[in-house]
Amino acid sequence: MDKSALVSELLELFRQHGYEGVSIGDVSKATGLGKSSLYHHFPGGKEEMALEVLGHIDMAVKQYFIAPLKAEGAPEAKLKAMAKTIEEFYEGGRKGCIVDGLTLGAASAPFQELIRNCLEAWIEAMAAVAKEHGVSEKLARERAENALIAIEGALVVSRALQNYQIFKRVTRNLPRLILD
Amino acid sequence: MDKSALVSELLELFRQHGYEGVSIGDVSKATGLGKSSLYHHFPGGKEEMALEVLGHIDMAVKQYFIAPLKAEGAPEAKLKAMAKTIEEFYEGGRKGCIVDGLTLGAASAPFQELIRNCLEAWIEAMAAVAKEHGVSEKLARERAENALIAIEGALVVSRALQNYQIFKRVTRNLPRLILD
DNA sequence: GTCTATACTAGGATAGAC
DNA sequence: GTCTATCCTAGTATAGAC
Repeated sequence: MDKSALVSELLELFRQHGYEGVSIGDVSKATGLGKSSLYHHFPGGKEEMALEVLGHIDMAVKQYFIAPLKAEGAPEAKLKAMAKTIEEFYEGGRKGCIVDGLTLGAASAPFQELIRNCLEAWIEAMAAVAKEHGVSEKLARERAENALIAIEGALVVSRALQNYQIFKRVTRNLPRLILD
Repeated sequence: MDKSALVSELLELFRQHGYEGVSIGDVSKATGLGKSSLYHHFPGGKEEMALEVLGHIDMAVKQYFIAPLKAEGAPEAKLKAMAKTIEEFYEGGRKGCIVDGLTLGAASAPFQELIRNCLEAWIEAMAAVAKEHGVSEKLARERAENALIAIEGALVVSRALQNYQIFKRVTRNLPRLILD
């Protein structure tokens, strides 16, 4: 298991249990590595693990969510592609959101700025597509925020109601939410 | 400090830190009571604390969110009143949501049914108001779900971006979201 | 780079005095 | 109903062998 696979496993743990819900012992079980091996890879302990996960997420958001929005193409098509990627990334809403897991509780302070920057960049990219489609500056920003709210909200509500049709419906409707 | 004040304090802790993020020691500090006193009030420990909090929340949702929607009055006015109550309850988005805090992680299993029932009742009540206003059955349900999604999502995003204007905007727009 | 062993702290829970 | 004292487990972290 190389570092990248390790970080993927950590992502799964944090998004499912939240920062405080994951212990080093849990990580050890999930990865098959002893505690000392984990501290070899992450001398800073759990906090460093979460920071590495956030770095990974930041790259993934830029590469998979934002870059396609900035490419050439019709606004509608680009947003549709993004919606599909989101549905896959969250496995139809079953996976939970790392933003949620890492902003809860007092331990979240070291992560806040990273998360904020990452989400701001994503909102900006969605707003740019709306503007490209003729939406005013102010309204574009508002709709992009609403899109993110819909995604995060749908993840929470789907999980709470154990009804994943809801997440599907919301992602499908994302292009309409931003353009109309 | 009587039981009701105790439960209110617990609510604050769980919504801010999540279930796994709250220790009995934290509760002891926050309430000024020793650990043994806490186990006197909640023999079932932390799980019982969370269950009592959920009972409290269930009543509050029924009384403050649902009952006004079922009373006589114009749909618009009733939803406006609900939005105002929500904004107060979450203190403009600064307070975080107990649903979020108690559905994260493996420890959440004992709470799931309670939470689902509570949210379902709330959704149904919002959908009924939409139908009263002439919206079709299917669309009314969808919009009510969207309203809940917007509330939960706005709480997560406001916290992540540390921008509470967003929560305010979303609550203000709730009546429009459900009726138009 | 991984392991075993170990130290230490924090967390959950109980006993028994007042 | 609250306290002090205590127990045990789980959690974080490190040392040192291989």
